[in-house]
Amino acid sequence: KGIYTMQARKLARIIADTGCACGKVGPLLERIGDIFGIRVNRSMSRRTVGRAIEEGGVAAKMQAIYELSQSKGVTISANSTSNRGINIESLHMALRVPDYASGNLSIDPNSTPKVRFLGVEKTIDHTSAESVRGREERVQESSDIFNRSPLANRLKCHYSVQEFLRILWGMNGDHASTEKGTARGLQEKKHNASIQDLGEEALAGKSYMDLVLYLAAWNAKKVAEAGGEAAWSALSPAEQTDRDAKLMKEIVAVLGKEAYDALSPEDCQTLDLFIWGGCCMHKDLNSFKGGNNEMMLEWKNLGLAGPVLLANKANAAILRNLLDPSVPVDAPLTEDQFRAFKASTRGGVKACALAGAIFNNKDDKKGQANKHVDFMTGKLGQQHHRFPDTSNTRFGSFGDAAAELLKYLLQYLDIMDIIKWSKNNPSLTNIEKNLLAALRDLATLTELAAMTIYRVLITHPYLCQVCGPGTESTNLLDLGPLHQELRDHIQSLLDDPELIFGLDASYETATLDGREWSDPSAMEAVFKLIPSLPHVQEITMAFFRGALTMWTRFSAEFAPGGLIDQASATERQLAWMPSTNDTNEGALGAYCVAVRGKPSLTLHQYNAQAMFRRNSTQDFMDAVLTPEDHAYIMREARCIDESGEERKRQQKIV
DNA sequence: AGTCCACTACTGATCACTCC
DNA sequence: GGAGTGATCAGTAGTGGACT
Repeated sequence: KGIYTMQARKLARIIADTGCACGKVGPLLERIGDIFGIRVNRSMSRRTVGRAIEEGGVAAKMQAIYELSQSKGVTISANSTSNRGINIESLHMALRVPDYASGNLSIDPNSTPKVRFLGVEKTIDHTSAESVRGREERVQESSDIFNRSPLANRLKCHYSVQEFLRILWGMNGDHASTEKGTARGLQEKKHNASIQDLGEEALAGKSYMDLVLYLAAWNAKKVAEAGGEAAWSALSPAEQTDRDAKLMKEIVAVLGKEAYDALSPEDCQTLDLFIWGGCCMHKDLNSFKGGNNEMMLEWKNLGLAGPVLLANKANAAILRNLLDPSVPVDAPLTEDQFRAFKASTRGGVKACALAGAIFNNKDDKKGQANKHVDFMTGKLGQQHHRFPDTSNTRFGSFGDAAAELLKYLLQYLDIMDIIKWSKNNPSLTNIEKNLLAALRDLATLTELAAMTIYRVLITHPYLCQVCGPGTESTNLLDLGPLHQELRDHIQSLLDDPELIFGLDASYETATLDGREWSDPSAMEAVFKLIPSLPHVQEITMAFFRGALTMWTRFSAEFAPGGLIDQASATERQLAWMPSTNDTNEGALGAYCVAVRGKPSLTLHQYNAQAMFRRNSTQDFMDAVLTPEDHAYIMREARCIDESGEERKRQQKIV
């Protein structure tokens, strides 16, 4: 229809998708044509490319609803963060989808569900009520686009939030309380939707005569409420329809409630099934934090001074806070707390944070990152990696850092010297002085050893099973046994520390999975160090003890008799959810990176592009859409482009 | 990057004209 | 005279320049 063919639009989207600025796509196409000896007779403008991307977004929304309408079960996951003072929330859903490439559009019930990106959204605040509303709204909006499309027409399908709730079996995310609140909110919505379904069913199931009588009774009530026949007729027609509609809703609700109460408890449970699962990465992170807490307290229990104090004058307030053991250890780890966690003023974690700040600072101008890599590469005779990044919430990085420091302890002591003498005025900054002091402190080294042991024995094997390569199809709901095994294993180590510290300690009995140490040289370094560390056993055991407490708390959803434990195999299949919340963390990160590069990028442009890319929308378009759908998409995109969406959104937030 | 708006290609309707 | 063809025109959709 248009001047540019579907092919051209597709090409434009693909090129823009790789990161090419909209305005450069046209010239780029011309040059590519040039090289291949094709004369491209016109150059696509920036606006047109932008619209092509917008079309990708519209198609992605249609795809999301199309897939939902074909699917029997879906779970959603979300995460939020703030970017420049504005809350943003990313949303994904996991469901089984057709394999578009094969050309067969039916869904294989045994296939691994795909995680689909539903975009990032600015939210006014992150209360759970707001989240629930936002999620409904997003489904509603996409449904509208879908319902108006020729595709929906062909499929004779009209999608609604109600239908979405019907197949929504669960939610997963980090362990923040708002997330859990949101889950409860959605569960309630789902319950209400089921009641409505049942009510409508009951209404439709009544025989004609019953129906007439039944409605007549209600009708009488309606008229009575209005104040009698005369009063009713006196109402305006609009008011009458309004009341009729309300009455209808009430009837359905009552019938639904009746039908629901008549169901067997098992049926009720199936109907209301809504499973919440926590992100395994967060479980692990929390366990690490719990271990660290317990470890820090243990010095006092032993009547010892503990690791050398690494004073930071700027942090007096946080310092006070952290030395106070009454700070709740069991609270889920928020970003603020994570910062506080890193701001511990002594011990292994602090040493790792300092080393991270020196050797891998995010700010290129600060720190000694390049010197570090060069030095280590030279010393060890092979390319060395950067120091583990302890400056963000990437998980496990503290364990990595501890292992790294112990493995190359001598080299790290050396490098501090080099740093000192490489300056015009040979001296160490406060932070460098602190790290050096920490590395010479036996108590700090003891903590580093405990962290390394925990990492190699527990964290690494655990993470391999929940998010390593080959676990893409892992269903979080099937991980109950793993967590049980993990707790049992830690308990057995606590019962018998000889498994780690005994002369015949071996990975076969020490690690969670009984496999070779994931980092043999780190363990070698630890074992070499152990004889010189008098309290290493107590401290390590304290770490494991603290971690166990956290594991118990943070794997509560798997408890015997709980929803996950009780769910049937089919239900678990339906409520499939990924074992970690990485996709959301990643989506938020990707968004922050994108806006850093293009500050004026708007959300819906970003979403259009990101959804299109992540959900393989092009495959969907190729497989399912017809020319009339494409025309529809162009029109819709056109409307969005011209509607001033962004302006409205900004106004709403202000 | 978004918004507005002018320009232009396309579409469908209508009607005149031509040919069988 | 009716079917087919071409011209014309209005309305719509697509495009991109100018401005913010």
